[in-house]
Amino acid sequence: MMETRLTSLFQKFLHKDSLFLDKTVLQSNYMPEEISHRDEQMDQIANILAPALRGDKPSNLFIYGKTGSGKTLSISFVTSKLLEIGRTQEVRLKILYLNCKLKHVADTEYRLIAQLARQLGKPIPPTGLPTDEVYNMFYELIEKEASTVIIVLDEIDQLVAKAGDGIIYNLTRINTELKKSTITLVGLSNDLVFADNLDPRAKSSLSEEEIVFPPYNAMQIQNILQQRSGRAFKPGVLADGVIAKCAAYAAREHGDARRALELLRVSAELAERLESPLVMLGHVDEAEEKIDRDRMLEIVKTQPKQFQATLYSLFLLEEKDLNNSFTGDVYDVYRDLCKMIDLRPLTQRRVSDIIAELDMLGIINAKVVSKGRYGRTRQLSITVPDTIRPKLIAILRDDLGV
DNA sequence: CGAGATTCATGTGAAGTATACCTTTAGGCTTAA
DNA sequence: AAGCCTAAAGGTATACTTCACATGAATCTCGTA
Repeated sequence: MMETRLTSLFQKFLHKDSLFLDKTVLQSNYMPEEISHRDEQMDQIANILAPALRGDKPSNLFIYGKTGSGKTLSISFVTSKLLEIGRTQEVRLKILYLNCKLKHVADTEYRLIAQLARQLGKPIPPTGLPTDEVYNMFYELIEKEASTVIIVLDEIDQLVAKAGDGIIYNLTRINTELKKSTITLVGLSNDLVFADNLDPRAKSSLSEEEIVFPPYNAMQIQNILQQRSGRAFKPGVLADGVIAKCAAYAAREHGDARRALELLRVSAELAERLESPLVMLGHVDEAEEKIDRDRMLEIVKTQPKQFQATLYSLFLLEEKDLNNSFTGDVYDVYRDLCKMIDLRPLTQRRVSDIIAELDMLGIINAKVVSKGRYGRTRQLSITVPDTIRPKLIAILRDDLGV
């Protein structure tokens, strides 16, 4: 019974014709062969990195730009070209790319260096070694490469926020010890004031050169979508104005091209699932909501138990007590919750840090307020749209076993 | 009445601890000469 | 005697706890007008 139903479902799926020609074109890791509206920035990057082709050390480079302004794409485009040419010229050249945002991958000094060393082909244990030891191993590896090494650190602001700016200094300092190789640091950040809070030494060494990526405007985004959709979709499956609408939505949020592409892709996926022959404007609205929802749910789902418990406590509190809970209240609820679900309660000190991290993730909003005679605390509110709140709470309940 | 002291709740920094994991080393066993 | 395996010893990073001090505006205190 079940079997035949599934079979027919799959059959139908196979025979239904897709709206897509090639969905990967719309995915964020897709590398187009032309990048529009970023010629100037790419030229700058290329100019700065070009000395690598002669075996010289390029200047360290610092790149600003909001999310979806093409930083990552441009740098990987330029570096891959650089590698390509380097190969024909027989120049020793190595590019390491690392996204510092990834939790438990590159959010401490040890893990960052370990991860870089792994990229050079040496397995490094997740813990146990002294950090200097890992530095030494990394140093040996670089030296063995005997080449110009360019290290791209994406979302470097996240790293510095968590692990301090000594890392930058340490990395650049290795250069003075290297004989046969050089290291060039390329930092990408979407926090525009990031460098201002940096240690002056770290700052001056990191931003020997600086490039700013301005956000795309609506026309440019439209143009990008136009180009990609030609490859991604079968002809004529997009209703009039779909692209314009995606572009407009994304431009509204500081010209985030990644978001625009995602919007377009998800719209089409929705249309396909609803068996619509065309992607309609309505699908874009639905997609907009779905993206936010999925992103938020994904974040919450992947948090550790203690984080979820803390968050759930805040939800519980908010249910009966409107907005604006304080740390102490949340902690009380959290304690009770822990007892209920048999979870070892953490100290308030730690929960305070967890709250700060949830704030960083953008799930909640925390503001330190002083209530005068009645102390000083954080004022907390949840920044989850009402539409996905029930679903989110359901996930928390499920994960926590409430 | 107003300046300064007090107060509260907890933010925040630093140091300490438990745990999980690493390398090194010493001891015990096997093996080959 | 040499080689190999295992377990203990000694060391580290990380997540968390403990300790202690910092914060900052509402409230209180008390001298002064």
